[in-house]
Amino acid sequence: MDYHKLSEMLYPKVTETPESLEARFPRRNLPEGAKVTRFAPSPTGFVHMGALFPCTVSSILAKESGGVFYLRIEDTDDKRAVEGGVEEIIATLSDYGISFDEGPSQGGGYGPYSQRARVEFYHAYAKNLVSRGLAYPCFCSEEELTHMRSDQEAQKTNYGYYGGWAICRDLSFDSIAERLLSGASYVLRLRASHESGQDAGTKSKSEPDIGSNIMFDDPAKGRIEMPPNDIDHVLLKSDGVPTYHFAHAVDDHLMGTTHVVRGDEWIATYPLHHMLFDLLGFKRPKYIHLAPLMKTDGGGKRKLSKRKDPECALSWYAGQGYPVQTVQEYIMTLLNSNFEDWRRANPTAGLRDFPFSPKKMNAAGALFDLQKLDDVSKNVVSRMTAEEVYTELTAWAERFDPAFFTCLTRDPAYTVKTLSIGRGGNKPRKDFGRWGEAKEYLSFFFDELFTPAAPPDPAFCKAYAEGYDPGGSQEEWFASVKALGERHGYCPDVKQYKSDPADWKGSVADASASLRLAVTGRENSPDLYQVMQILGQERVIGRLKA
RNA sequence: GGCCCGUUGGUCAAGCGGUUAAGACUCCGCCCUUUCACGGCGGCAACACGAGUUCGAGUCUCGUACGGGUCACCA
Repeated sequence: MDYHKLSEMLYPKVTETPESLEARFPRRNLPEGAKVTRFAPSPTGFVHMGALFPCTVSSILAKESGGVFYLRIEDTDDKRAVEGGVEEIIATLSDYGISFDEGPSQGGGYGPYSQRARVEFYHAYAKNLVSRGLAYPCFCSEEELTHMRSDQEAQKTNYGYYGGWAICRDLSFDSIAERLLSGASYVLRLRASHESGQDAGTKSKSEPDIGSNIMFDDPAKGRIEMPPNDIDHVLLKSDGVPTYHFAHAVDDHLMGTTHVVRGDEWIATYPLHHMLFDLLGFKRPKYIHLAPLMKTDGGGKRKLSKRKDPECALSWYAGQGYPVQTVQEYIMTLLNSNFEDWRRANPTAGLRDFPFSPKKMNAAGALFDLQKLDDVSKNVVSRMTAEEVYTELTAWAERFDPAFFTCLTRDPAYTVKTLSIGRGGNKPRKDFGRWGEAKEYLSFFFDELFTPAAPPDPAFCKAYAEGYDPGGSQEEWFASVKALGERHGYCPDVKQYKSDPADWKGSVADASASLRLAVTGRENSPDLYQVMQILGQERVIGRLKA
C-alpha cells in the first residue's frame, strides 16, 4: 500500500503541513514554571457547576504561575451550538471573576480560538498520519457498527472497532479509490496497532501484555496505570470535522497547553490521547482529573445532573440571591481541603491570595451541600459593608422581586441604616446569607412588609410606649426597660430571676421579648434599641399601642 | 461484561506505618448577654468487610461488597 498516494487522494487540497504549522505557532516564550491552561466549552451558552470547577482550577493555575489562560470554543458538534452562546459564556464567567488572556473575542497569537475555524490544521495532521500509514478511511455505516456491537455483546468480547473487527483497516488502495469515486462517505480512523487483525481480535485473555501498560501521574488521583489503546477511534467525522480527541491533541499542542484540567470521566480515554500525542510527535501535557460533583438522591449518591438538578445551573444561584463571592468561596472549599482553615486565618484576604495546591484536591466526588453553602454565604455576607450589601441586595431585588426593590430604594440612606446594625467589628451578625432571606429579615423596617404580632404582655408595651424617650443612649434605654419592667413584675437581673423565679412574672429578658414582638412582629430581630432608633418614635409608639 | 476510579462520623474533610483518629457544617447542652444573634466551652457521632505483610495498619498488598465513570461520526 502506498500510503503517501492515499494521503494525496484523500486530502489533495491540504497545503499546510505539520512543519508549516509548527513554524507558525512556535513554543510560547514564558518564564520557567509558567502554566498554560484553557477552558474549552461547547458554545451552548450555559456554564454549569460541573464546568465551573475545572475552569476555576485552570484559571488559578495559570494566574498564580504567571502563565496564560485562554478560551477555546469546542464547536465540533454543530448540533450543540447556540446563537450568542460564546458571549453568554464570557459574561457569566466574568461575573464569577474569571477572565481570559486569549480567546475568540480578544484574539491572541495562537488562534483561531474556535475549532471550526481550525479545520485545515486538523487536516494537515490527518494527512500526515495517513501518509505514514497511521490512519485510514472507514466506510462502515451506522447500521454495520450497531451490528458489530451486538455481535460483540453476544460473543462477550470487548466492544469497539479494533483488531479483527476493524474491517476497513486493510482495504486495498483500489477498493478505497473506487468507493471514494462513487461518493461514499467515510470517517478517518486511527490505526491503533499494526498487528494482523486476527491476532489482535482473538488475543487470549490469559496472556496480558505485561509491562506494556501506560501510566501517568495525576496530582488529584495519584498514579494511574492502564492498558494501551487498541481501538481504531474516529479522528475525523464524515463532515471532516475532528472528534474531541483529535482536536484535543492538535489544539493543545499547537496552542501550547501545559496543563489540562478536566472531569474524571475523561480518564477512560487517556490511553487514546497518550497514543495520539506520541504518534504526532507532541509533548504530552499534564492532566488533572477532577471528581464529579455528587448529590444525595433517595438513599444514595449520584452525579449532579444538568437536566435534573436546578442547582447545577449557575443562574440558580443568582435567582436564590447567593452572592457571587459565596459561590466562589464554596467552590474553593470543595476544591482544596485547607481553604476553610486559610479563610478563618485570613478573613479579609482576597480569593486570589489563597495558595492553591492541586495535590490537596480530593480524589472522590464531593457531595454538594446546600446547608454548607448557606453557612459559607452567611459568613461572606457578614464580612460585607452595609453599602456593599445594599448594592448587591437591590441589584438582586430589581431582577427577582420588584416590590421589594421599591421598598429598598425609596430611601436608600434609611435602608443602609437598617443594614448597618451589628455589622463590622470582630463578631458581625450572620442573619442572612441569601438576598431572598433578607426580605424576611428586614420586613419590619417597611410598613408594607410588616406583619404585626400580639405581644404576651400588651399592658407592659402600652405603659412603655407612654414613657418612651427616643433621645436617650443605649444604656439609658435599657435602664428604663429594667425600671419599668420591675414595676410590671419583671426581674431586672436575669441571674437573680433564674435562682428565684417564683417571685416574678419573668425577667427583663421576657419584658424585652414582649417589646420586640410588638415592635418587629417577630421573636428574632437585631438589637432592639437600634431598631427603635431607626424606626422612629412615631412608628415605635404606634406599634406598641396597637 | 472489559477497563479505570473511589469508600474515615448524617454531610464536607485532615491523616502518607506508631495520633487520646484534627477541624468545619448540622443537632444537643452550658457560658456570655436587656432581647435576637454573634462568640466561647463542651457533647453525640467514623476508618465498608475479609485475609495477608509488619513488632505495629485508616495508612502497604490481595480479595469481596457497595458506589461512580467509561466503552459514539457527544464533548
